[in-house]
Amino acid sequence: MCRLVFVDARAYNSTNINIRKSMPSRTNSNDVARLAGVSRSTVSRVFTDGAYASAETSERVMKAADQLGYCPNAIARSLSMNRTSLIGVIVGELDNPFYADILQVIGVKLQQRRLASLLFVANPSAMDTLIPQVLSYRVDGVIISGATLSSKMALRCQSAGIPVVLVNRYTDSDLISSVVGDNVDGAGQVARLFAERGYRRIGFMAGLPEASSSRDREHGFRIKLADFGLSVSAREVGSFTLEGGARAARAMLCRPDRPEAVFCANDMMATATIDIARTEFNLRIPEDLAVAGYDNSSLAGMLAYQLTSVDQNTTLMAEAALENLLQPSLGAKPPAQVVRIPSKLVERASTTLLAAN
Amino acid sequence: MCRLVFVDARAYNSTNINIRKSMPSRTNSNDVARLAGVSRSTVSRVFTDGAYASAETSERVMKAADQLGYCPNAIARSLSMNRTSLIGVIVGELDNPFYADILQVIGVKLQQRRLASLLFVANPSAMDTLIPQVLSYRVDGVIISGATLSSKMALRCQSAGIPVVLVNRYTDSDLISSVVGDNVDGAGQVARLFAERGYRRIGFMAGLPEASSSRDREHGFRIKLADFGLSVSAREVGSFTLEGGARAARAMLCRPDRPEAVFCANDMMATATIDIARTEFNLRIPEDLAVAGYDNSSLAGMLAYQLTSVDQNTTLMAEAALENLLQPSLGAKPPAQVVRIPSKLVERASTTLLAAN
DNA sequence: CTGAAAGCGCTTACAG
DNA sequence: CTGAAAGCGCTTACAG
Repeated sequence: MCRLVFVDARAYNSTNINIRKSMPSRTNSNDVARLAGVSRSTVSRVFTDGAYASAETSERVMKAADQLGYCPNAIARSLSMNRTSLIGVIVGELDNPFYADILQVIGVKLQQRRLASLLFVANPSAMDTLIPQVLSYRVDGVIISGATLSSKMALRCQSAGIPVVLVNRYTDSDLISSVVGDNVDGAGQVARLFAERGYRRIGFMAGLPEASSSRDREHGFRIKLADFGLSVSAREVGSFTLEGGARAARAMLCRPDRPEAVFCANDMMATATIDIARTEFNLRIPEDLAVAGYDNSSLAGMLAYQLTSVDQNTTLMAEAALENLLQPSLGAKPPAQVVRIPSKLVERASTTLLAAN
Repeated sequence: MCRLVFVDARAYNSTNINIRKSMPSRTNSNDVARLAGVSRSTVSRVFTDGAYASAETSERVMKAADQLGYCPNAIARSLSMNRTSLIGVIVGELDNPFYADILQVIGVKLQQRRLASLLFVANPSAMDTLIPQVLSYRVDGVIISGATLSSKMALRCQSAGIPVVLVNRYTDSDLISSVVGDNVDGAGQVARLFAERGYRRIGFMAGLPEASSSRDREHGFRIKLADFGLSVSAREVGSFTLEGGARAARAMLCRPDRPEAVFCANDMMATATIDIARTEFNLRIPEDLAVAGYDNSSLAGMLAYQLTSVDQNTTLMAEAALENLLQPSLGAKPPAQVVRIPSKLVERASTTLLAAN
């Protein structure tokens, strides 16, 4: 009887009471210190990379830690060190494989540097509501990736003293660093290709008018075309999406002077254009219509599209972003800079008649 | 002279020393309290949802906070409350649009509940190295999404008292909750479709043999086929990837008794199969080969594929995962459970001859 | 409704 | 090389 009650009480304790409150507060450095017969300071030193601790003390502490399943509390460490090792990563448009890729690379690179990513999936319109949350976690830096995200977040973080870097986008404000592909040059390579292939009637499909990437691609495309004595004869806005691209493609392809070649400001619009051209206009790609995209995302490589596209080198972009963010601020805060990553045209069958075909 | 030195010292301070050290330590509740003429306790209460504070005190505090740009320190709050409002989100395979979508939905849902996502992009083979990091941040819960991720992470977190939920995968251990689509039923719907369309030679392309999703889909497919007196006449393993799917498709399509219809355990393998069938075997889809996939990811909807696929309802899956994770643990810790979300076949032209065609 | 005080789990000069 | 002590910025019973 007595035993039964005792067992009940234990069960009660370990569920109702402990579960939310005491459970998460696991063993701490005190427990380890006691078991190892040292002070908390020493435990802390053993778990700190460059700190002094004799080999045998270290070993004793480690053994005790193992035994207790001790795992240092990064939250407490963050508070104490005034550094969280947390990087805010803000992305929109995860449905665009290019941004999914960027996020993946950034995540991996951060982990390699033992930093953790605090992810915020931004609804472009509601992005600014995230600002207090990002700020409150005292992240050591912020990476904002997405063509259409507001720049208010960047400015607020910056003025709160948090390093910020924009990826694939820049702002008018010269306070904010960013890493972008060389959109002008990349688009120029497409223009050159079109010119060399002998296309005369040329279309351009813009993304979002407010996106620097779209504007730069259009600019680079036009000036290089001009070098060859060519110009854009049809222009539509496709908003960087599949649906927008499809609409824009319809508008472009039903014109009497239908283009022979279209350059779309990203791959999603380019694949949509190919789809519409084939299914609604019965056009062959590239014989009746050549299409080029931008990003060289996973879509471009699919055999059903074989899309000529400009590769942005997401790995390099991510690396440059981290470097910019984490550069030891020696002396004065370095001025904001725009890092431009070279882009490279990748030719596929959507613009080129392959011998094998 | 004296002034010059003084100025130099200030400049020195505000760059070399302060930049990393003092900058991030922004105004705190003490500053606000002083300006508002109240105690830190009161400031804290004003910023706590259900806490007592008179209207006028509240207003005074808020005004002071605004003036100073005060933003409560979530790290300090976490330490003090023994709760971080951080949810560890572990994903692999972000190159699969289905998982990118899952991540997006989870991110948005977490934000709605004022939780932040601590993201870890897992290299399946190196996943276990993340365990200490996840544990150290004292996350309030962990969501693991990915067919191929090790279950060690889940077990370690669970035994550390952190609620865990697996998405799109379950383990043999009945300690761990998970949310999965109804793979058996979903695959059964594909079997029924194939049977009704009159296909006799039927292929199945597995994902990874160790993934519960792949096994369940195969199982559900086979038993429903059997109901119709049919069976799988060709089986290959495509590892859930484009490349693996392409290899498996080649193996399957060069057989003398080439299948009339293939069910692939995910969309990526299915699109690869369509690509290979068309380009290397000159087959028409669906006249010469019907193909169905699983996930109904963004790939399935692309016009170049028009892939019949089983929709997993990522929104519902994400909601169920959060609910399971965050359910108030009333009384005893609820036993681990497997939540099964209904799946729905979406027919497209890859299996159906449309009238318009 | 409000304040003083203790505590969350670390780190880090400062002595020794 | 190691320990005692103060501090990081909050929250929260406990009095009042």
